[in-house]
Amino acid sequence: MVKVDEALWQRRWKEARLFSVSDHPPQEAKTYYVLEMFPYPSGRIHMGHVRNYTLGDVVARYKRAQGFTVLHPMGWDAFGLPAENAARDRGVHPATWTRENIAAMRTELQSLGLSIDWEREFATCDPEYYGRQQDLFIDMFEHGLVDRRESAVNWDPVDQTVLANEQVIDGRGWRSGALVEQKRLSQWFLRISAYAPALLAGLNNLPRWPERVRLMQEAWIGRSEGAEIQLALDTPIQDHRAITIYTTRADTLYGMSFVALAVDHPLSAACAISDPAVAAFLADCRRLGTSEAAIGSAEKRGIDTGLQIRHPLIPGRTVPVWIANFVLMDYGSGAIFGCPAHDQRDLEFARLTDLPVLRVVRSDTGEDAPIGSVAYTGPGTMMNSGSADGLSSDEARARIVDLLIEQGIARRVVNWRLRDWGISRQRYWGCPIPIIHCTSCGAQPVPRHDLPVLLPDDVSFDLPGNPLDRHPTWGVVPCPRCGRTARRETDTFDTFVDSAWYFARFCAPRASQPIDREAATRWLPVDQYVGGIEHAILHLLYARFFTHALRDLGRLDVSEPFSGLFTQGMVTHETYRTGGGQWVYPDDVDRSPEGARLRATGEELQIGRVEKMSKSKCNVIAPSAIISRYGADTARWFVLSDNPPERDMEWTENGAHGCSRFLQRIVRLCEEISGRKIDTGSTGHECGPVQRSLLRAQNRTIASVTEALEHFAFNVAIARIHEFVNTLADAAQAGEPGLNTALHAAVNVLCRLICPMVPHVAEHIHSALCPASDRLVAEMPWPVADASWLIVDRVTVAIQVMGKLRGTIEVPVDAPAEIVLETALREPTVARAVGDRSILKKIYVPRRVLNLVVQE
RNA sequence: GCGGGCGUGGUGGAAUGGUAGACGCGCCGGACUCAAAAUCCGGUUCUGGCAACAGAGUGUCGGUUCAAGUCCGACCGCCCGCACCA
Repeated sequence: MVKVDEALWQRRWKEARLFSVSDHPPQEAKTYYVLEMFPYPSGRIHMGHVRNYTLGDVVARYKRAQGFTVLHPMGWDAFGLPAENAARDRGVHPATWTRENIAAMRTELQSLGLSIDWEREFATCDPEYYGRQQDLFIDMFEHGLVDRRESAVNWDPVDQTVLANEQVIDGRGWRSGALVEQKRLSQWFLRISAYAPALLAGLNNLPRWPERVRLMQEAWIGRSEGAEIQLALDTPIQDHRAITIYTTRADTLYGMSFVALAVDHPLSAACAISDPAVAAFLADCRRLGTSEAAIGSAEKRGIDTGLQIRHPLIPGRTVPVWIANFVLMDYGSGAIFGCPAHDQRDLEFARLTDLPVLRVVRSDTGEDAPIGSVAYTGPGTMMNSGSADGLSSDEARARIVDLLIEQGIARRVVNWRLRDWGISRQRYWGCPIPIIHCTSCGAQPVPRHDLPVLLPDDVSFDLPGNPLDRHPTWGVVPCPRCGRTARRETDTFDTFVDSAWYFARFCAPRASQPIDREAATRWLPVDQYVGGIEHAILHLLYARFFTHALRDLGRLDVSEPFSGLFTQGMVTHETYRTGGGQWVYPDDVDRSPEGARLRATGEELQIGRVEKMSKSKCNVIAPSAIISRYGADTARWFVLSDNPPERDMEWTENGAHGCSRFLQRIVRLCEEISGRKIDTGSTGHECGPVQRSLLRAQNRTIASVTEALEHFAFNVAIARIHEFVNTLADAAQAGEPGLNTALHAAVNVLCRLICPMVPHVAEHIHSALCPASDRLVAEMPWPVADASWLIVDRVTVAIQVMGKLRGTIEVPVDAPAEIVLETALREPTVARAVGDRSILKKIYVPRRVLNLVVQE
């Protein structure tokens, strides 16, 4: 086995500072910014990292070979809960734990041979970073983008912290998996909702994003056009004279059979004062809370308040007001009107409570029967709707809203589903929120000359909750305005804030300002961002928001952070269990086509589903083990070659082994060729057939690999390289004058083509080919195909009879149709298929196919 | 329920509407070896046939076309996202 000295080449690249770029590249340089989502420093890299960073590295190396000045940085998303858990469980300080993990992971990442500018590295827990984040926050504070308010929050009882809506998945905390509870707390918010229109519109400027990510964000932002209508109460209660409802279906107003209030609606509370049954109902709903409601399909429940509103279009008609558990307080106005015939939810509620169901829209197919158990939600023609009868539902919607506007009881509004971003976390290991609370002056931002607000080191984790709260002195500071004793904010930022602007900091990581505007303008937006689909909403939306906001604050000149986005699939592996149900690591398994056995005991194992690699199922393969056994290039080659990168890939021992074998084969073949003498002085002879076909293959490969890399089709690029190596190996068997020169040239091209994928192997074979050269493949230009070798003189044409393949013939490329037909008919299988039937039609697609249509 | 995506050999997958299964993995056979590993050569969609060849074949059914894995319609299955958003 040939050993490629990967560390040697990594050293050479580093010494040559090949991957270092300036914050301010010269004007004439073509720049390209490649970024992969930076990792959380858990201590070890996993296969997902290998895939992620290899994909990005291929792009970075490819673009560099094409003459771009490539920015390809790396850093650490270093704040977060696991560090505190380690502190609590093992008594290590979060900072120590994090620094040690970073050091270990950096070593592992560097062993992959990534073309990263390590001089730009930073961690979000560096005061140089988070202090500048505080600076940006104060900018936002001063521009009204920060808000403090008491709100019902999602409380994670395990992590003892507040979660954003986005961080609650199926009613559970995204990290702990614990059922989320409702709590009321004073929280800091970033007003992302103010940017809802811009964030929605901006999606149209992101053609190089996956369609589905844009759709997910669009749905999350959730624009809705409708109307707010004031419905007058028949009898005012306390100060309430009317109920404001929000609707997108004003056309169905004639079918209204109830109004429903959210449990938390102020009017609900007003009713509860005089009505014990309502009070009990409200208490009941609150007790269930969202936690339980979110788990499954909570039953629809409601209670009649006894209140009535006057129908705005039908004089004398009143409609009952209910309180219902399915009405959301924080969307629209917290109250709705119900038209059961044309809304499924309203229908279910009406059936439950025996409220009337009146059809007011006839479907376009003329259906006007009474509604059963399925509401009709489509468009149609109005019926049972007074003066609106006969109008289309679209016309009626506009007409009715106009009418109500004239009456002064309605206005058109646009509603958004996107809520403000709650960023307060009751944790220690995060960026302190730079605010001072003064009993007389209120919440004051920390003066900029006092930044950064550093985390204190002397904290303890032996009690639950936030250690910053318990610190004896850290929180005590003078009020920046009046000088009296005040208290620091002890909450820290959600760590998604840290990752919302790191890509901008990378442009000039040592700048005194948070963002060097000139450098950022030069490099941003990121040309190619690579990461997991799991960040489709959270991280990517926050980063977009920050970029829009920072532009408005004069910190940036771009609106969108990432012009190209690629979302890679997961790395999966088979799972194994013992008869007792214990998960077993693949390392401890002997796997054969017959089945799997525990290596230590020979016990037969159950082979489970192929699942995402995870420690809990033990189906993980440590990249370090693969690298030390086969080398980084084998790992890189495998994650690229297995399948298209956007899909989930399955890691298999066989696959990795096969990749290693192929790389070995390349090395052996190229070393053998390199050892041959170049035939000097015999240049006069004609280029033989072997050389010609080699040259054709070589140039075709350059063209097809280039094309594949442009489209992220790395598996196809690798298939083309396989084909080329097969051709090269065949050619090396032949004997022909001048062949060795051609073989050498082919190896030279090969090492440049594989360099983005397997850079160490590329350098190794190049150094064997040109031992005297001190040039590195990593700094060599991308090969360009010689167009003259892409031209073929003869082509294989498929011959079809009645669309069925009957044979293939070889003809000159420019052969006229008649010649092709003649040649085709001389082919026995074609002649037999045609028989004595006459040819009605001939379709000749030059260079590809001839289809003969014959009489039946 | 709504939105999006995907169904191709034993397997991962390839294929601007123009020779389906490139390339790899696995498997089978052979060479080398005392043997194993490594390496090399050959075969490998299914059915029939010694073969030449013929028939079938890209989830199912239908359509457009000289020609459909690819385009259109309906259905089945799987995956992902969202979901009382009024």
